[in-house]
Amino acid sequence: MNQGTDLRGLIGYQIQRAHLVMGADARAALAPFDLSPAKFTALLLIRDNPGCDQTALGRALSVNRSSAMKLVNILEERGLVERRAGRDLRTNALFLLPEGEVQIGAMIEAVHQSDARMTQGLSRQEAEQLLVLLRKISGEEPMSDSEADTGIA
Amino acid sequence: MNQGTDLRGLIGYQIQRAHLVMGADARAALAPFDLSPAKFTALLLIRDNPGCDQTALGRALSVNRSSAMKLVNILEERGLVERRAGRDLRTNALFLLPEGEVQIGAMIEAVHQSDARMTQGLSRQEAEQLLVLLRKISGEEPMSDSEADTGIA
DNA sequence: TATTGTTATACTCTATAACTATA
DNA sequence: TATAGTTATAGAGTATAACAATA
Repeated sequence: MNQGTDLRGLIGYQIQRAHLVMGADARAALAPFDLSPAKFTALLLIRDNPGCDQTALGRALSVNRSSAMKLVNILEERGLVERRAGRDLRTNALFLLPEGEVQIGAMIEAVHQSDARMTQGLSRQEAEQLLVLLRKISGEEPMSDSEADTGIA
Repeated sequence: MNQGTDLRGLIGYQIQRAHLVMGADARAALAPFDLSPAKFTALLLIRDNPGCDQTALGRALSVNRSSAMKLVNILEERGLVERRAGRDLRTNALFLLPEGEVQIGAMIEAVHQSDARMTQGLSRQEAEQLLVLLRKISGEEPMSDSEADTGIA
């Protein structure tokens, strides 16, 4: 199937394709833990930002409050994270539970192995360069929440 | 929100984030045409592979026959593409219609402008290097169809 | 038997809108 | 008024499983 120069030269198209193949492999790597890549990312963000609230988590994941809730619900049902009282009575503070700490090590290992496998055609310098270029596109900080959820109810 | 080294160092994670921001911009660029990025890609593939069948189109897009059908249905409803008799009585041959040719030029222009806008932080050399590295990850040819649809019924 | 198109159905992910409690 | 969480509902996108026609 001929992709044509209009597609081949689009960085967005190549990113979409790379995302497809890498996402599929990461999903397979996480299948034994019954977690999607997005839920794994949420778990890691909670571990690295203990006490964060759901809105901040959603902002980091570029999903709105409602979607963040569903993620946290599942992680909580699995006994991986916990909602505690937050800084005021409206907010939850999220924490990784011991069971989450036990499992997250193996998850990280599996995902990093997947990442290495999918980029094995790249030299170490190329992989490092790719990280730098990708971070330039997405910026170092997550997308603003205002585009996903204005908070206007 | 602290991303942590376990996430920051994952190429798959950075690709996911870049895909998110670039996909959103491309979607906005295509909004005046009421087409998603995937449907635009399908349209371009049909233009550049006149007479291709739906299964081949799906393979190039990494979706199965059923999903490819829905894409073609919408493009056909819009009067952009046409199903003609294929090489045997089972297959459809897909062709871009004059109305599709009229519209596709402006679509390509909009998407390329979006692509340039989202990568304006990159030098020309960096953009070229990024294309090369991304193609190394996804390979030059689309993912095998056998993983999306075995054809076993 | 295998393949193409097709249809019906279901699942995942995410958004929108509204509500409650709190600030 | 504004914000955090919550809930119900809806939409997009895709997969699975089956079927008919054809190879």
